Amino acid sequence: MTDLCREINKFGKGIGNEARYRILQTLLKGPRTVGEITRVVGLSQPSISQHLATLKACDLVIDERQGKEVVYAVNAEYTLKLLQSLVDDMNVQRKNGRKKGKNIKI
Amino acid sequence: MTDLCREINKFGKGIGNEARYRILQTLLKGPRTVGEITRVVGLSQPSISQHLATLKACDLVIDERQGKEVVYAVNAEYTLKLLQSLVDDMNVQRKNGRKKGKNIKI
DNA sequence: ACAACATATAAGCATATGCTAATATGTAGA
DNA sequence: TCTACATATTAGCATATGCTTATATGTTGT
Repeated sequence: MTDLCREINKFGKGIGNEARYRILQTLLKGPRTVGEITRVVGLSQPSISQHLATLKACDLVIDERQGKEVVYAVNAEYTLKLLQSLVDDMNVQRKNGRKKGKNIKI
Repeated sequence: MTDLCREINKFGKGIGNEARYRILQTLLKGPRTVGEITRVVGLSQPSISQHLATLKACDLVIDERQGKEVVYAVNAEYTLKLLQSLVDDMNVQRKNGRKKGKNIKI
């Protein structure tokens, strides 16, 4: 498995869950504290913290303590680069290797 | 949750699993029969069939029976469109809504 | 219709995931 | 240092996921 594969796989694990996807949607509007995210998403604080830890492990978000609060933000550079790689990869692959006699309309 | 959210979430569920990601990688090289995928990915035939069903439910692949065999292919139009939407979405959101006093280097 | 092959589906089980409740850690102000 | 607040971590439990084995369905050729 290439590095990109692994990255994309992590990415998938990250967003392949409704709660985490909602957190990311929230963060796309701008950085938010855990409390803010908790209120918006509507799960318990521990649950949100756990999801944030997962998202962080997937490199989809970054965090920074500001006083008592911790602010999270989408790791935009990383995520965009990753998605772009995937798009490019798909575009390239699509132009090559079609097996004889197995073409189906794609 | 918007339609795009739901779609991306499905997408994430689809690729957020190693076996399914390897199947997709295989299919990116061109359409393949279940037997071919099974040999390449190295899981049991039933397990592969189950994963293919999941991928199909996520709209990430399409299939077509050809005689005794069933050929699967990446649903490239759909997937590319989806990824592009996400990239666009992220690019747009990134330029807007930063909350005052909460900016962190992203 | 029957045999051989390709794929799909179902049942059973082990592991992973995600929630809640309780508790620990970290930070700021009195 | 004590208190209040914000977040993280842990334990326990219920559900979801993914594998294997066994079986069913679909297709072709005889």
